[in-house]
Amino acid sequence: MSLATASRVLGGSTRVVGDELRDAVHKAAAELGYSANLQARAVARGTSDTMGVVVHDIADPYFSTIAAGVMDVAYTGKMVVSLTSTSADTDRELAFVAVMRAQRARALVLIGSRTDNARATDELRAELRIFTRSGGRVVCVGQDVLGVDTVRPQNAEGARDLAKALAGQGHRDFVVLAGPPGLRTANDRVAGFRVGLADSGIELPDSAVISGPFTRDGGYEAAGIALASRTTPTCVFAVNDVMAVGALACLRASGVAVPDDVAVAGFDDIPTLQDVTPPLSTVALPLFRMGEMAARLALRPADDDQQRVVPISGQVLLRQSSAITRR
Amino acid sequence: MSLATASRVLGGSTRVVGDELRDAVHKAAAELGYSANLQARAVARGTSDTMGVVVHDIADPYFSTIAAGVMDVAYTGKMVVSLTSTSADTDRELAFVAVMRAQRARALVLIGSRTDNARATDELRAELRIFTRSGGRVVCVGQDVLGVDTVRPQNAEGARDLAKALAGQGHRDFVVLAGPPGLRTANDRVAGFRVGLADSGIELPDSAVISGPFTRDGGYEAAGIALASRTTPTCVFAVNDVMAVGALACLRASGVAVPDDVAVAGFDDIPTLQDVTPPLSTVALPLFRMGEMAARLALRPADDDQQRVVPISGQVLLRQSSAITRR
DNA sequence: CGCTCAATGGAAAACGCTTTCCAAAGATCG
DNA sequence: CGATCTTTGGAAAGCGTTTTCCATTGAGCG
Repeated sequence: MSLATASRVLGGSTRVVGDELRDAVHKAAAELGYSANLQARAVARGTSDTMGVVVHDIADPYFSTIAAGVMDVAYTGKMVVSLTSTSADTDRELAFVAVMRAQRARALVLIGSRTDNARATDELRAELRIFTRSGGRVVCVGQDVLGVDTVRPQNAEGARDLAKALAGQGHRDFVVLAGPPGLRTANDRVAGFRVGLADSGIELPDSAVISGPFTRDGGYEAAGIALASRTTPTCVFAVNDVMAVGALACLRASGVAVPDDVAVAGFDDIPTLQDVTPPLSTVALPLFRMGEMAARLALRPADDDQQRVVPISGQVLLRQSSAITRR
Repeated sequence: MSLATASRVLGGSTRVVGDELRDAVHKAAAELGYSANLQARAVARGTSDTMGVVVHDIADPYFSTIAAGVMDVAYTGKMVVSLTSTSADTDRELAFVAVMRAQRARALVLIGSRTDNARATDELRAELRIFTRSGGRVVCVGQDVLGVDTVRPQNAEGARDLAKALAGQGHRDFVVLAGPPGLRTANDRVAGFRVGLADSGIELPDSAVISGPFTRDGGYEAAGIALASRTTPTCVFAVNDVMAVGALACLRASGVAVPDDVAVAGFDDIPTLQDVTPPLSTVALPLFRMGEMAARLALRPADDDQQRVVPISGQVLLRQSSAITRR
């Protein structure tokens, strides 16, 4: 029994190996507790089964839900996923992509909003080009600015529809709690919301847009600023659900009733947050499925070599947090 | 300029390379977009910088928060983490450990409750032994049954303390929503809770323990069963927060007021769930820090070769969901 | 019965690195 | 000024696989 034979039976080669010999190999491997060194295999084969995934913050349910979708199809595709949580730091993202390239990963899924930072975007694009040129596939869940296959949530359109729906309910005086300045997802949602309001004959002054971190605490603080600086609006739109939940907490702490005194709406429809009270008006995104789609794109190359962009439309969900009661 | 020299400057060798030569290498690498093949390096060096992490469900905030802690220290330790989400399937867990061994990972962090399944536990223990014997380090966040370093939340003690606290508030008639039957974390919490009640002179009949999936929906359903099958208890203890939230939703849907009609308590103090209403009484676990500790154990071997077990005590937090109002 | 061909085993080259070992060239020193 | 160190560069061996290429064997067939 030679190394070649052993490799053939253990490595899933196409070559047929005789029955007795195959059994002998298996038996020996079992006895020795031997298992092939995947790194060596990767070197020899020139390809690995690694898929890189980057998220901004794995503890944020938005990302963890999408990641769960990605990992699910990665699992069925027998891929090993390397994950990193970048704290939305573009340099860390870039560095991870470089590591994945060094690791000769087969695919890369970048989950999360792109930024307005042109330098960072250019650098990333350059790094990705090298990655793809050597045969790697990359997919982005976010904005289509990298020139790679992307699963693109329709943030502007969703926010626009939400604005119209809220205006349709009779809300007139809005405040929006935006995310951090450079984040495209936040910007797109604010812009879309503004368009929706304009369509309804409502203007949203810049002074009514308060930015803050994309987190629960960010929402809490932004809501506090809104409360302090203005005559109370009738409706607060937080650009994502976790900020909305923070806002709810702040309003509650300040003795402002939702939705009686002021309405609140969010974005994403995070599953974990479906049970907050009052139930949050929001625009629902199929987070888990988005992850699945991204992973599938990453695993299956395009037939023609074209870039694929899958738009994901959000569904406006008016729930109790924006209900019109008395007022 | 030879390959050896290039390797020395790019690979961070201890050998000194002359300045001009080093610069030349860097320049060439930059021009060619070259980056060393980490797999080949791992083969040559006989060790890699991979850390494997397994969780039951990455979309569950309990796991994602711990994982965030793990990844944070993994990042500072320049480790690449491979993550898998097993759906609490012991076979998948075992398979992943095997893959990590094949990958020659340096460390492995197993996050999540062990089960009562003796066969699965034995198999895993055997696989882990092979892994450690070849130099890998493994850490478990959960019960100390694998014979490896473990970060051990004091589930029984926490639940006992919670039971006492609730009994101290005057609650007498309890129902507990347990997790799936074989899950140790669930069992430990139920058992501890029972002890705490006994200490307070209260008996918890088996009929008052309803098991169900460890999820929001599991909590919802279990609460429904509790409501249907019994005269309403005065206090419902769900063995984790996400089930408690499901229970809250079910109670709300059934028109049962919390805490006026029935109190509710959970376990974990999930950050994402801190804003549910009414605020959940629970026992707080430092999830993120637990992840950090686990990763640190995984990266630094014990001085003596002893097994290290770090007990993590939970802190009882009585909030409004269990407040005694009128009644 | 000799020939061709399919099936299967093994030797050895290749994958892309690291590292040991040797060599050459200065530097140091008595 | 020659001998001995100390640097630093390069050749080559080694890491653990896969895979190509050849060799052997036995079956099938006219």
